Amino acid sequence: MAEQERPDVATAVQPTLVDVAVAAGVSRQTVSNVLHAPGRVRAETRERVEHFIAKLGYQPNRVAQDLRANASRMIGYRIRPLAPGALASIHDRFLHALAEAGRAADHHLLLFTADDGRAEAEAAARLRRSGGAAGFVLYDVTADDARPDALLGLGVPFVAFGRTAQGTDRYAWVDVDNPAGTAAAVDHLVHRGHRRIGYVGWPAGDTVGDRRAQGWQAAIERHGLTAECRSLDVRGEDSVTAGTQMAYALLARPEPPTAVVTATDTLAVGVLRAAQQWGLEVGRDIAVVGFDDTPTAAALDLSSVRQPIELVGRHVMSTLLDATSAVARPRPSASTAPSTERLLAPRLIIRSSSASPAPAHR
Amino acid sequence: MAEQERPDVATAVQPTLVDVAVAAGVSRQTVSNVLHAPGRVRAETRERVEHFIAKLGYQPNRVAQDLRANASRMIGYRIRPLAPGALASIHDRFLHALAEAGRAADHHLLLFTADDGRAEAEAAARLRRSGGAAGFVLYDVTADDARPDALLGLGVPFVAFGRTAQGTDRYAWVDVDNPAGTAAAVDHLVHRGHRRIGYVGWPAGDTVGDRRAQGWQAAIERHGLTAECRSLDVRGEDSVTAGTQMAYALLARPEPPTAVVTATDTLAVGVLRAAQQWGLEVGRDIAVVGFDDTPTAAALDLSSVRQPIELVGRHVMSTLLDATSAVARPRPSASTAPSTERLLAPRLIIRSSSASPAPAHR
DNA sequence: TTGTATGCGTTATCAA
DNA sequence: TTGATAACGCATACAA
Repeated sequence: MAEQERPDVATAVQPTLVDVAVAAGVSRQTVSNVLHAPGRVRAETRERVEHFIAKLGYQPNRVAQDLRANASRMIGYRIRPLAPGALASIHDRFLHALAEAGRAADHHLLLFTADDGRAEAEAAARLRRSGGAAGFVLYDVTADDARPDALLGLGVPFVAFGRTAQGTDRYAWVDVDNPAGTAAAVDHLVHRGHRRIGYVGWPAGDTVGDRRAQGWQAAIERHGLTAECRSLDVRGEDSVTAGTQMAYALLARPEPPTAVVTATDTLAVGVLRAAQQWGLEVGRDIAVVGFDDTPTAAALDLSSVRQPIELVGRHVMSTLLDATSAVARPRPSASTAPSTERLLAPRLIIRSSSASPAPAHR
Repeated sequence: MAEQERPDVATAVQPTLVDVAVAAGVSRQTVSNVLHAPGRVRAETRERVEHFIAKLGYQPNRVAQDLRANASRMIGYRIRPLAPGALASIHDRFLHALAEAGRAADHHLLLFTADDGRAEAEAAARLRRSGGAAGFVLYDVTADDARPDALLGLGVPFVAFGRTAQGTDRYAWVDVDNPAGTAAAVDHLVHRGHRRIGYVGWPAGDTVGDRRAQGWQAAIERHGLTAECRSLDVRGEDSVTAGTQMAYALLARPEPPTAVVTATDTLAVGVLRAAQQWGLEVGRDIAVVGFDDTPTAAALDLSSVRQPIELVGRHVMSTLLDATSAVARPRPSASTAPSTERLLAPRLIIRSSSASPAPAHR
């Protein structure tokens, strides 16, 4: 008998449980048992069935399984067009991390588009009601984000990456400890001998931006550098151009910073450009630390605070799977505790833009 | 009666056809008919049914529909971790374009991960056999890519973005006219008065890289600049560092180029860095044109050749939907012709890095 | 240890 | 114009 005889793929209709059953000369139930309760089946029978499962290349039909279980194994995710002006985001990494995290639990990401947060919530509710997705992941949840409340109101399961300013006890979220990131940047720079450490960030009002600014400020105070750095805090929009302009403003001060911490790599690139045009060599005359560790940072040898996105993805996914499977089949209450680790620490990646000791006091 | 009475979302079990039928006092078949063959239902009945559909917020269950139709409305897509070294790719844009394109046909993207092309093909076959996805999109198909043949052999429907060196008549693909892109860059530079136009690209062997090089070369010859530019063609890996080194090599020539066309934005960034460190002002002393129009290009005011990714996404998706739905239910042969437009023209985005006239002959 | 019966929500067929 | 029946592929409860 020909080993590993492959069915005619051209006209291949997927074999079903029944096909396997007929081939093995058993009832379809026995085949099902072989798959789900192998202990109940006599070894001999099991082997015969398994043989034909392999031979026919049988794969259980997910659609039928999901219908039967009344539970989709899809996690909905809204993919947005790239924000103009911003450099590469870390969005790619997050998406890959999520997909990878879902893999173990045999869940897949389902991508959908929506014009805004409101439409996103509505689309999610529709998708959920139609059984297309079991739950949703919200990316980049900001201070005044309306999506959590909207989904809460619609009874749609979700987990957020990021969090709103209010009501964070009402839904599940995972976030990165942003203050810790900028604080680590300051610590590093202080350790290198810097004392005038500027901050280039977003205007107040944005949660993430505010938290990053807080981290800088707290670390500055902790190191007793408040006086030196008080006036070195500038804010503007998140673009290279704005970063350049803000850096110019700082460099024009009578006592300019010898190091700059920025809220994003995009702003950091702006600072780099300003420094170059100002005649400063980055890494020697001035130190720069960005945030996000985008590919751009690596390419430009820019030190940057890296978010543990892969970890975030895993936490988000496991939290979500806990939530959705709890609905489907309530679990014993004292089960694997959902990870309470919801605030994840970033890590500073040191590159040449900040590796050298501080320049002599000018 | 309370208008728009919303069901208790907390314990909301999705209403089914039967729920609507009971509420409206008809059989479930009539409800189905209202949705799929409204003409067959008496107006009065139809309105009553529609009323309850709205009232109960009924949404047809996609899983059940798909099982019944034996056809998933999912398109599989392998998401990879970001290639190290490369700057932001245009991958985000492509993914969004695909998702958006699928929207109209009520199809969604299903993301999965795989360690390499081989694993990708296997995962796709599994997904297909299990009814999880109807077809697949292959991203970045290169010269010696094994995926098309693998999927062909497995009988898995797919459409490629990019194409192999051989056998492109055996599968459906959509590609960008890469030579046209670099040629447009050369045309633009010649028009600005440049005569020594260098090329910084990938080593031979990569389809995309070769095609971009071809476009540069052909345009150079067409403009009668072969003698001036013959030696200004350098190749290396796709990284900022390599770009910088190659640019140095060019600038060190006795007759250095006044303009440089690169195969990618990543390389262009390297060229920009080299130019700056060489003391040249980009846009004045030297012109640079990148490829891909990544966010980085926009941020750095770098001219770049933009691929019509959104269009690619639409073509890929419509081709794929044609193919898969043809399997599900063979269509009248003389239907909407599948778009034969498979080679799409890129567009040069001119920014300050190449906007100025060529510097006086040095 | 194995098999029979039932239902998940939908739609196509056909009969009333 | 409407409704009863069957079937998509699977898994569970239960019977043999």
